[in-house]
Amino acid sequence: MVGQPVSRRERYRAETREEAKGIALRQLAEGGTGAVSLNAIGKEMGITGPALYRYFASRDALLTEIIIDAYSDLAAATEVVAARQGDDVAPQERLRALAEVIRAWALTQPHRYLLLYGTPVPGYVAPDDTVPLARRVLVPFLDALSALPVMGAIPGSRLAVLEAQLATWVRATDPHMVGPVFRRGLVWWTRLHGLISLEVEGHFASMGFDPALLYDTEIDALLDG
Amino acid sequence: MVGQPVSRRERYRAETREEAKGIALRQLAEGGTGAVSLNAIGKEMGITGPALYRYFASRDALLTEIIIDAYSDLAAATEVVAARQGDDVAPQERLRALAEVIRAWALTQPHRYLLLYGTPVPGYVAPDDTVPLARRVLVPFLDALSALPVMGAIPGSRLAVLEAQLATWVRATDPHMVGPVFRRGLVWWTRLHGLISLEVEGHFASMGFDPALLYDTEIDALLDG
DNA sequence: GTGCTTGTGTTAGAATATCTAACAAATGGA
DNA sequence: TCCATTTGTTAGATATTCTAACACAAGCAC
Repeated sequence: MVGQPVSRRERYRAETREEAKGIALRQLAEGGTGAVSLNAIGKEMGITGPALYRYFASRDALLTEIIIDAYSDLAAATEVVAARQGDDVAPQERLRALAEVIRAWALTQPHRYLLLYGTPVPGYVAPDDTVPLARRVLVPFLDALSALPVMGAIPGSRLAVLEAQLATWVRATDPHMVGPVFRRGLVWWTRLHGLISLEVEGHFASMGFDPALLYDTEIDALLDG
Repeated sequence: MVGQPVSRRERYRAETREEAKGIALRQLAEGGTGAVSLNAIGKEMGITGPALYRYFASRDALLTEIIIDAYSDLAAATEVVAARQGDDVAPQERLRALAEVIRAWALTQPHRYLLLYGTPVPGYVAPDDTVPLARRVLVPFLDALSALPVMGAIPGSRLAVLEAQLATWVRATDPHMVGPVFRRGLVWWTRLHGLISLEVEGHFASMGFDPALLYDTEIDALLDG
């Protein structure tokens, strides 16, 4: 975590960058990505607009940085939970805790969740760069899933084919990982994302049910399957 | 479908509106919502920017209209499938066909899908207005699910509570609908959306598996559960 | 046909945005 | 002390949305 010996200048620079990102985050929360404006940030910080271009190459660069920060923040949240729940805790409980922490994270900062998993705005982080970032969030899930008993797919079935596809790719990136586990990780990801995404976007609004309850029933289903 | 006797003027007006919306759709596909510009549309149509304000109250109004069109287009797609698959077709097959048509629709026009189910951009359609629109897409699913044997939830279980919550709300909007069916509709919605959303946003890129296969296995799981 | 109302387009302009270029000033090390 | 680097400034090109004021044309009543 400790970097190079930072000069006074570098410290000030880092501070200004952080302050700018903080304001940008607030703008994002208030009006979406479209509301993030280098000019307005500068004005709020007491400097002119173009001055900020010394700190961020462009508006897109700023947004890209915010996205990467969000990824690493979410990943850190899952890792904290994973660390707290040691190996003695049943994998089912670990998975449930992980799922809950992701939803909680998303609900407290919806705009940030949508920055990661909502509509990708052209010009920001290249899709290829997001895969490793997204993977980091998934890793604690995969660890817990590894501790679960694996039931083999029927040879020749759709599941088996899919797991074979995943196995070949997965072996290249992580030798310990196996197809079936990764497949289940994918399923967890897509199902939880579907729930969180629709809730955060307000699609459940005024439908008179408790999204947390739906979420929990789906976790149940994931653990049963 | 036939409206009032349209005057020559109204016809021209409708045509220009359609032309503008068509260009907006193309801009959307090319660069996301941010790339939709009344000025640019006007230029392309051979008129000045402000002239378009005779046809659309604002940029937001144009986008709102595009969103509503997309909803009704997607709903129409599901309704066509539902109509084609008569009551003699097994509900399982109808559900599968419905699921496939939604994914196909989303893949051929990702930007439009994300307009409906991606990050909501502030200023556009109010969340309350989207609920009935989204519901219309769901209705064919609910119809098919109704034809499926209902297995009761264990009294007092999470599922039972959730279904009770849904029943009260659902009774008000559609007397024929019951809690368990609607609950299953919700599950279908969230799971399919999670899959489609991540695929369309490119999160599966370079992961070396066939998204269609994953999609089909999840349909299998939905039909089994 | 004459003339009025309505609709449709124009230009001009205010406000805001990104981003570049040229210049000024402050900071920090040799 | 001097010089290079960093950080800030203003000015400007170009784009956006949207309003206001004005010109023209199309449609309808008489």
